[in-house]
Amino acid sequence: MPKLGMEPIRREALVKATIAEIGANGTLDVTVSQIAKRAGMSSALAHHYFGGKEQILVAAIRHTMSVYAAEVRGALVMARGDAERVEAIVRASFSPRNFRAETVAAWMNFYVLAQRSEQAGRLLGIYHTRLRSNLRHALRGLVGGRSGDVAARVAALIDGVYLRQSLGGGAPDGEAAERAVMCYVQLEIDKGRS
Amino acid sequence: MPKLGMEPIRREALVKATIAEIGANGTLDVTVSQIAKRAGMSSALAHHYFGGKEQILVAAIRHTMSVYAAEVRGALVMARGDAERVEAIVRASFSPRNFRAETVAAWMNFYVLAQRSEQAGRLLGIYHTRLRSNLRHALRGLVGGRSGDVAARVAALIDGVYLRQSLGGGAPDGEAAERAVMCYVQLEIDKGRS
DNA sequence: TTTTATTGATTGACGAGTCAATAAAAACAG
DNA sequence: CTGTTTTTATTGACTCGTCAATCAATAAAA
Repeated sequence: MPKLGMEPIRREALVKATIAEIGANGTLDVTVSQIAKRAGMSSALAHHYFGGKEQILVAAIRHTMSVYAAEVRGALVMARGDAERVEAIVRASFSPRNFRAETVAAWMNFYVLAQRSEQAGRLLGIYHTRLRSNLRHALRGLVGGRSGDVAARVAALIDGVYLRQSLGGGAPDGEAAERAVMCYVQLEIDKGRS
Repeated sequence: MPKLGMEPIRREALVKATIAEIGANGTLDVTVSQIAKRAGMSSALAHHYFGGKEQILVAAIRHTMSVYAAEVRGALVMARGDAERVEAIVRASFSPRNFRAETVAAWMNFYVLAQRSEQAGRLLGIYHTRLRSNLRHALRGLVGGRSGDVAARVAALIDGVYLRQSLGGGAPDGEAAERAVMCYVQLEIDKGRS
């Protein structure tokens, strides 16, 4: 009973199932069958639509990143002034949708995948560049010439908090994480003033 | 031609080969055969001495951590005063021996392993606790009651720098990394003074 | 009848762990 | 000291399971 136009639906289901499965198992060693089962189809169909396992994983990274990017954009349009822009970027990183045990676990695994997959590395690289560029831009008015360095450190701090969260096991506390990072940002801003 | 007392030699060779292999391949998906081959023996012997793959991996984590811990201790005994103690801890994290592409890659993979292996998780947890405790102790005299929070942030920043290094691909610059982290520490210290 | 959707069955490769066999050192017996 | 036994070191060959990828077959739209 083939209903037409299934392709986009199946693809989306597979991508979501992939993230869920990686998050649940805490590893990239998820089989195509597991993913397909979670998405409610046969593994053969997954191969049919994606061609291979790596392409499914890459699609999952792309999806995770695009969700994050959308959140950042959304928060940025609401921001008035540079300080709020920085806060918007940081907040997006720790929003309930992104800063969630499952997503954090998947994210860490993507970093590992990036070490051997050309495509995954490129994608993560784009995320890094964009995050730093966004931060640097917003920080320029607040810390002046140090904006590049500060942006790098803030970005590293955000990633570090993710890393620590992935270990902690406990339920993620996005607000606390956001506060910690913003606390550091404030320090840098104050330094410029004094 | 069995020379006696091979066990410790073989174990050490296997542990080192494991780290090298993980670093070279950028993944935990290294076969016991690969590791054994790099260590110059058969895979059967690796199983003989370690019992299983996970135990080899755990031993590799333990080794990496003990090298790091030794470095921290060494730097700490030389330190005069709290400020130097903090610097010693940070410097140890980015010393040439630890902050090296191969080791960084292995470290990232250990974090991922920790998500599914009971033992690996416990070991990484110990590293976390110790790092924070060391930092907190040294920071107490410098930032007073905020030492707990500051220690957490410094620790996260260190991990974040590692994470970013693992992606960057380029040769690690330990001095720059150390400077970046110490720069933040200085900010926190100054805050207390003003 | 061509295209799209879908799967069960199969293939082929690979890898963890086991085992039996070989060899040399050490321990022990007389 | 010799001869035998035990212990330690070591590996090639093998088993068993898993998994990515393929294929042939089925069925419903167009």
